[in-house]
Amino acid sequence: MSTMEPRRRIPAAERRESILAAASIVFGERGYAGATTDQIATAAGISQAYVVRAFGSKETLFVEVARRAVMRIEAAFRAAVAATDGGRTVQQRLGAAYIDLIADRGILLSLLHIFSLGHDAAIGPVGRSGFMRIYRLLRDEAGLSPEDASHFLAEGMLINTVLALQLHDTGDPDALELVTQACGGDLGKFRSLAAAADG
Amino acid sequence: MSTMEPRRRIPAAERRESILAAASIVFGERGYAGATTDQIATAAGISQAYVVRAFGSKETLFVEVARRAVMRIEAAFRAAVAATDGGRTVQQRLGAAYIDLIADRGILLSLLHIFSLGHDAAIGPVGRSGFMRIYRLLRDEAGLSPEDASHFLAEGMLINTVLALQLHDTGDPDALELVTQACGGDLGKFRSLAAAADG
DNA sequence: TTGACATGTTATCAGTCGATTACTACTGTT
DNA sequence: AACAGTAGTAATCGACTGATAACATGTCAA
Repeated sequence: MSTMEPRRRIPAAERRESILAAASIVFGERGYAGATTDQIATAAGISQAYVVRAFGSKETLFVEVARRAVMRIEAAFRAAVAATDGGRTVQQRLGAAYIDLIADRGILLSLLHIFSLGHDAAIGPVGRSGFMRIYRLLRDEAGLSPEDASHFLAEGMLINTVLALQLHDTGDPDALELVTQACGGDLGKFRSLAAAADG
Repeated sequence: MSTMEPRRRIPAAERRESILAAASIVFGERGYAGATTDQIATAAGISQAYVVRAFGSKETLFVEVARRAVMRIEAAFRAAVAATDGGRTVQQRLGAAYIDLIADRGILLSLLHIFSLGHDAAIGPVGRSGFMRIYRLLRDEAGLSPEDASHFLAEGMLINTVLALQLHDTGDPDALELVTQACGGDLGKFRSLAAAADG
C-alpha cells in the first residue's frame, strides 16, 4: 500500500474471532478444499501468512469453524427449548431458531460442507460427532421422538441445500415456491441474505 | 510396469463410461475441489492425462457426472411413478426408488457436492437446474403437492447427509437409530455399501 | 525511555495439480 | 504390407497453495 494507514493492532483473541468469522463465510461458499487461506485472509483484512500462523493449519481452522458452528446451533436450540413461548410447540420454536441462524451467513453452509466430508480421515469424525450431538439434543433435551427428530433434521438439510444453491434469488417462481415451503413461509431471513451476497 | 500386460485397447465411448463411473465415486467422496484427476485416473485404471483429454477439463467432467446423476434420478422416479404397484402410494414407490439409488455408490454423494456449490459461477447453474428439474418432476409428474414434494426432498437430503457422514457403519447405536429412521427402516442398501467402502 | 513481547508483513519454498505436447503402439482396411 | 486413424502414455510446464522463516513495527510495563 502506498497510502499506508496507521494499521490498527488488534489483540490476538479478537483477531482470531474475525478470522473465524471470515473463514466461516469463505468455507461456506467454497467448501474446505475449494477455499484458500488467502481468500480467508483477504476477507479478514490481513495477510495469508497470519491466518495460517494464527491457527497452525488450514485444517485446524476449518475444524474450529465447525466446532463453533455446532455450538451456535446447540445454543440456539437450547434457548428455543427453554423458552416458554405461549402457544407455540417445541418444534415451532426450534424451527424458528434454525431459520434465525440463516442471518449469520456461513454457519449453515459451513456445516453443510463439513457434513459432506465424512470420507475424510481428519474431518469426518468432527462432522459425525457434531451431527450426532445435534440429533441427541433434539431427542433428549427437546424431547422429540426419533421420528420427529429425524423429520426436523431433514427439513434443516433441505434448508441448507436451498440456501447453498441460492434458490432464493433466482427469478424462477418454482424455486420461490419451494423455498417458501422449505422455510415454512418465513422468507424474511432469505431476503436479507440476498442483499448481502457480493463475495 | 515391468510385467507389461498386453494392455487392452477399449473403444473411446466405453472408456468414457468407465471414467464417468470412477469420477462419480471419487467426486462423491471428496467433492469437486477435493478430488484430483489423478485419483479419478487411478480409479479408472488409466493415466491422468487421458482423463483430462477425454473430457477437456476437470470441470467439464464434473458437470457431466452431475448431468448423468440427475438423469438417473429422473429415470428412477419416472419408473416409480409409472409403476402400478398394488397397495403402495406414489410416495412409497418414490422413496423406495431413491433408497435403491444408494446401491450405486457415487450418484447421491456427487449430487450432494454439486448442490453445495451454488456459489460457483460455472457449477452453480448446473446444480440449480438439476435440483429444480427433480422438484418439478415430483410436483408435475408424480402429482405431489408443493408441501409433499418439499417434504420428500427434505427426507432425501437427510439420506444424502447420513450417507456422506457414513453414520451407517459407526458403532454408535444413536446413529443407527437415526439412519434407520431416515431410510424408513430399509437398512439393506446401507449395509451393502459398508462392505464396498475401501477407497 | 527502553526493552521485551505481541502483532503483523514480505519473501519464498516445496509440493501439488490440471493441462499440454510429443510420442508410442495397437487395429482394421485396402 | 503399408497406411491411417484411434487409444493411450510419459514427460513436463506453469500456476497455485499452504506453510515457514526472517524481518518489521506497534504497545506497554518498569
